[in-house]
Amino acid sequence: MPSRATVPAFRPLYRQIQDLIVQALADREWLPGEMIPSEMDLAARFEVSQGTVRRAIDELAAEHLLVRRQGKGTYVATHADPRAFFRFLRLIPDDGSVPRSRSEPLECQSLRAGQEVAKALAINHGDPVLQLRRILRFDGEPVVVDEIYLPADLFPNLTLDQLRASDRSLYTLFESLFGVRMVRAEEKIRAVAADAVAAQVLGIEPGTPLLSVERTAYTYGNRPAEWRRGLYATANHHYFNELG
Amino acid sequence: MPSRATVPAFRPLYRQIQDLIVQALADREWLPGEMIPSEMDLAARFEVSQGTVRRAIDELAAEHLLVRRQGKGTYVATHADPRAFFRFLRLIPDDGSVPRSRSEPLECQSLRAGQEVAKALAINHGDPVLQLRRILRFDGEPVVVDEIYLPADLFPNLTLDQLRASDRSLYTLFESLFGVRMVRAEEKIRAVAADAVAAQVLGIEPGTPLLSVERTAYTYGNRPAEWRRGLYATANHHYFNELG
DNA sequence: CAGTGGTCTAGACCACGTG
DNA sequence: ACGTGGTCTAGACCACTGA
Repeated sequence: MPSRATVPAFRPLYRQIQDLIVQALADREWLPGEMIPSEMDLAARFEVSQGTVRRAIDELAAEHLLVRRQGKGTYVATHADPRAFFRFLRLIPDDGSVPRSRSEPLECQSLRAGQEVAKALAINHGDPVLQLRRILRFDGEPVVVDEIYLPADLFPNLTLDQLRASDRSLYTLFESLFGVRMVRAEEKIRAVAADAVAAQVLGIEPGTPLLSVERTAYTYGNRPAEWRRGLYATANHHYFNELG
Repeated sequence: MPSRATVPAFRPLYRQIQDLIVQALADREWLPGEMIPSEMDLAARFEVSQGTVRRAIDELAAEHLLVRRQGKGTYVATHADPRAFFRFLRLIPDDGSVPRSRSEPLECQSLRAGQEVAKALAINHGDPVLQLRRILRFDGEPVVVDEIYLPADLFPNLTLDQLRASDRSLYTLFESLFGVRMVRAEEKIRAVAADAVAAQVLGIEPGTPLLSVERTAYTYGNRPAEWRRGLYATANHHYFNELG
């Protein structure tokens, strides 16, 4: 008679199947964009009923790890899907238009994690990290300047040239070059005044109010794999959020 | 043979049941906090299997319209539940503490909807609305000043005294006094400089960067029932958001 | 047409809360 | 002990896609 009050004494089968599928994803058994085996095949493989596999996949699809397509199959989600882009960048033009966005990398250097970065990435103070700086433009107009920190071991030999050569989103690049897929993120938002550097880069007056958006992004298994601070110009754009 | 290409030609049973349950909620058949009939009872009432009712309830629980409690029953969600509070107010102290929040109503007047308010509330220009102004304090410190617009027909005879008499959240008040339950909301966030009024109310310097948070809140059936603009002081607090 | 996911049912059994 | 929601199964049939 166990006396563990806090630990859920019981783990449903479909959650165990869910874990096995996530493990297979983390092990790159199926790559982003690829189709995974049918529900029947997975049921046979895990020796459970199709309904149990179905429930596991349902939850993973709700978390955007998988994508169901009726009549075709179930696919590994990918940032190459344009819908994924706006799930992570919530800045949109006030007029409702859909901008052509373009990332302009400025810098990519190796350095050691400071206190703040180490804590956010759950690594040790002094561990090697990559620092990127980049501008994001909407239809040519600079709207965001980002400072991005990555744990170096997950992104071996990432160079400024690689970043410049890509016309896709950063997360798409991380996914295809390093197999690191960002699955969810948390953001802390504040209002700050533009400093001289940000003002120059964004083409605004120093002191202009900007959104400061600090983000920690997580890959499979809730492992933090990126920390960034963005400064968003909100003269003609706004951060959109849905409260469910 | 219908030729509607855009309309989903097929509406699953569980969605129809879902609609019937939402209708019953909108009709106040079961009030916030009350228990609804068991799955078996509902299955008998709608003449479907228990599994179909279950699926309908699952989705409504995911949307926070209902709350399941194993071993007890299924309940109508209510803003009286403290968890609901932080679903709609995403501002939290930087130090992670849980503040004692208190709403301080300043003003409550009837007026006519201007263009912006009318559009947000999906009513006509010139229709009667209520305007509230209030300060929100965390542990006594002013952190938010809000300007709130309500369609007058949904909130008959709301007075400043009623607002002042309550120590609960606004949405809890709306729910208990008028049976209007806010179900979801959309927010547009910008960085702005504090004007003289906001600076005075929040006890900060004019020109200090603030978050401008414009919210449209919806009740059952996606009907807009509130529009507000809040100015959030983010010196010691931040807006927290989770990107799924 | 075959193969995939999507719906619906019926029944057995488990976990939880309350008497 | 009872009633609630939660899990798991098996099977039938529907809807969608693409060859």
